[in-house]
Amino acid sequence: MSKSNNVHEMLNIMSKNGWRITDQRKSLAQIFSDHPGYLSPKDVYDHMSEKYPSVSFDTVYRNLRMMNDMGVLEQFYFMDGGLKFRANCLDHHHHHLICINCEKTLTFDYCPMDNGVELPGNYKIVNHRFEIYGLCEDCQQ
Amino acid sequence: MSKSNNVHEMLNIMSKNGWRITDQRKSLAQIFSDHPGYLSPKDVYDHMSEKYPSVSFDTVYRNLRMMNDMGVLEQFYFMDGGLKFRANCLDHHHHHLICINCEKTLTFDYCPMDNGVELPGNYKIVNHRFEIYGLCEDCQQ
DNA sequence: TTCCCTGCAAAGGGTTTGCAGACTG
DNA sequence: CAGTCTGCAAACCCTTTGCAGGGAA
Repeated sequence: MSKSNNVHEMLNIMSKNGWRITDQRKSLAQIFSDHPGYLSPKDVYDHMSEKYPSVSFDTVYRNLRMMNDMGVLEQFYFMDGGLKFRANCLDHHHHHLICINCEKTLTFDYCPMDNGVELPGNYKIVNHRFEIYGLCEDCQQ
Repeated sequence: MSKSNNVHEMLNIMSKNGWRITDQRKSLAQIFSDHPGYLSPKDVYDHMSEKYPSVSFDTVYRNLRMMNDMGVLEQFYFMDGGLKFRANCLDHHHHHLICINCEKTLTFDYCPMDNGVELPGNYKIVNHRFEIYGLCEDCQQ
């Protein structure tokens, strides 16, 4: 459960899927391991720039998309439509409690689908989305 | 509860907020009254074009934003980040059941926030989002 | 060495803004 | 008639794509 373990796990998954482990990809894994909350492509680019001043946006985008496709990251459109990514929790279903100021997130296990939602119509349920937005303790001051 | 009533109501709100009632705005109200589901700006533009072949995208966007700001419409970013609008239900809190194929929506009154969610941390809850995606009866075939 | 990956550049889609003329109230 | 609204055009932001050189396996 240590941070370096997370990085290692992410790289492992990439490697097992046939992707090459480049320095940039190591850095990406490190960034998401260091920042447990959601990051926008711009955030990621900024962090990457510290180590690789000449990194390009397209590389960031390409890798983010790839990491999302293989399940290393979890992508997410916020209420304002902005795209963000975070390290994916691989082992269980959960939802998010998100600070609208600093965007720090907590996960929680309660799922409304398990608790007696009654739905109109004869829809075949495929997916659902449940997020709670608020101010974290630090941001309430 | 008739359709023309809805149009009238929407125009009324706009008028009371000091906005002028132009032909294009009448058409917009009519379009949303005729289409109870979610419409993208492009959808709206296409419908507008039928009556006003020279309508421009910026007029559509400006009015959609304005109608959203004053509560006539309800705006919404879908799971894929796409922006959509629909006529706002002004009288009660509800959530949506959305067909992932035709995007027809049903509303339902169950709200997870009323049903014993237990949250970690000391967040001050501001907002929440709960949507269920599925296939409607027509689209299951 | 092979093929993937990167960075550059440019294109693309969706949305917003500045402006002059047209229309509402 | 005054002030807003529209349409045009261009700008803007975010994201994707094509390509040639550089790096991983």
